[in-house]
Amino acid sequence: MSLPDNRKRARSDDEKEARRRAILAATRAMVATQGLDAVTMNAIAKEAGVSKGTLYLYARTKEELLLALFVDAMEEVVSRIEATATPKTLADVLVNAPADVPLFLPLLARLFTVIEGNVAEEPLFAEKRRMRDMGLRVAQVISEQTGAPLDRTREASMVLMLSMQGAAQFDIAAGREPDEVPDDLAHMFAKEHFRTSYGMAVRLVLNGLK
Amino acid sequence: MSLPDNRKRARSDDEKEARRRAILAATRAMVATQGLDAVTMNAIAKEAGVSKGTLYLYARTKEELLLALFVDAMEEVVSRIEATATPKTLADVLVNAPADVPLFLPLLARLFTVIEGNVAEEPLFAEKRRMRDMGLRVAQVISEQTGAPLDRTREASMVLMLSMQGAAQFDIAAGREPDEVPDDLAHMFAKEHFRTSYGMAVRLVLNGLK
DNA sequence: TTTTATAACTGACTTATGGTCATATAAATA
DNA sequence: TATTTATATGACCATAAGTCAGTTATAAAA
Repeated sequence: MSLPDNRKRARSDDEKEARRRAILAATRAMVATQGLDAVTMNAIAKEAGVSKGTLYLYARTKEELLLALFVDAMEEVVSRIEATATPKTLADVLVNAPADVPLFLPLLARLFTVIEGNVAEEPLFAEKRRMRDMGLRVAQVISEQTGAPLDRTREASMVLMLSMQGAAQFDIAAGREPDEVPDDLAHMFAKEHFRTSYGMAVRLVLNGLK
Repeated sequence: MSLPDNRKRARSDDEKEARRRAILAATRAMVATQGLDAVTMNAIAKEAGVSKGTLYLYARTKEELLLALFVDAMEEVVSRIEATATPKTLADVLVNAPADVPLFLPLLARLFTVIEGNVAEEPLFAEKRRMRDMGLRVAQVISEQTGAPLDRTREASMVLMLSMQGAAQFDIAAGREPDEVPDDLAHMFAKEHFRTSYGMAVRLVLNGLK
């Protein structure tokens, strides 16, 4: 994952890529343990075993690291959907994959408002293309498993992304867990909000394809 | 809106409420002109004609001000829906009200990830109750205009809130307007994203009530 | 092998901003 | 008018993102 012990600097492209991966791995670990909002560049640098300045050789902003992390997580989500979907399990797979891949939901929830707003155009556009392509792959899976034509499942895939965004937001609220939620508000902070609400959207959309 | 000229301090409850409203008005003006992310407490204090310390006598955090602003905007959205919905216009009204009320969408997009995370429990719970009640009022309107029973329109209202959240996120991306969006990505940064995508959700949900 | 050139790396520093608190004072009350 | 109270102030603090002049590992040249 990181550089060989006898080397302190990444000179070749391979070594640079290795260092980049090490930095992303450190970021991922920090986000997983501390939560997205608590992660600082100083902490990431320490965890990755490099100086803060080095981080900025591999990413222009903190959010560029988070965006890379999100795209990786989304890749994992889409791969799982492709690998496990069958006509019978499609709905479940569409709900479970995003809910189960670590960090996917919290990163998705902050994608537009926090992350993308602080990423330079060049990496932003590159990652947006990857996202668009992954959306298409999901449309492809839905088409294959339901028999619906691709132009209709592309629309379905878009609506699903919309609902997923909303459901990810509600999931954040659920994760807050304030010390003393009044009974009459308990349902607004309930756990598993994502599966419940996104599950409704998935069934609605898949039904519409019939 | 603010205190009488011959008074420099708010002592009575009425005067305190007037000062609070003045601070909120200043905040609203700053957000409207500069955008949510550019607004600072120093700037709000200057605009409101008070010192920064005074802001913290009326709100515990910056986000508490933003939350109050959001609830006000939501109140305006719901009032418009109640005032103008008819069986024929219901779908349009549901889409236009949130799109037309200033600041509603950008505040909604940041509600869970940015705003609520930095608001003390006491004001958070109070505002959550107001939100819940407004959701019920929307369910009531939908029930009256479609004839569907209230328990079904309550569910519909929840799904709509979910989609609205997602659509508000996409609208943020649309507002970015980077200097040079490549042609193949133009649709991901297109304007009016909210009306388009949320409109689809509204029609889907209202159809499901028939 | 030694010298030179290159660019990866460092971390103290700068800047920006949310939030605090000792002090001053407006205004109600005695 | 004198006293009390609590509103208002703004210099100050803490934190964290991002910068850059200087250092040095490593490759290439001599």
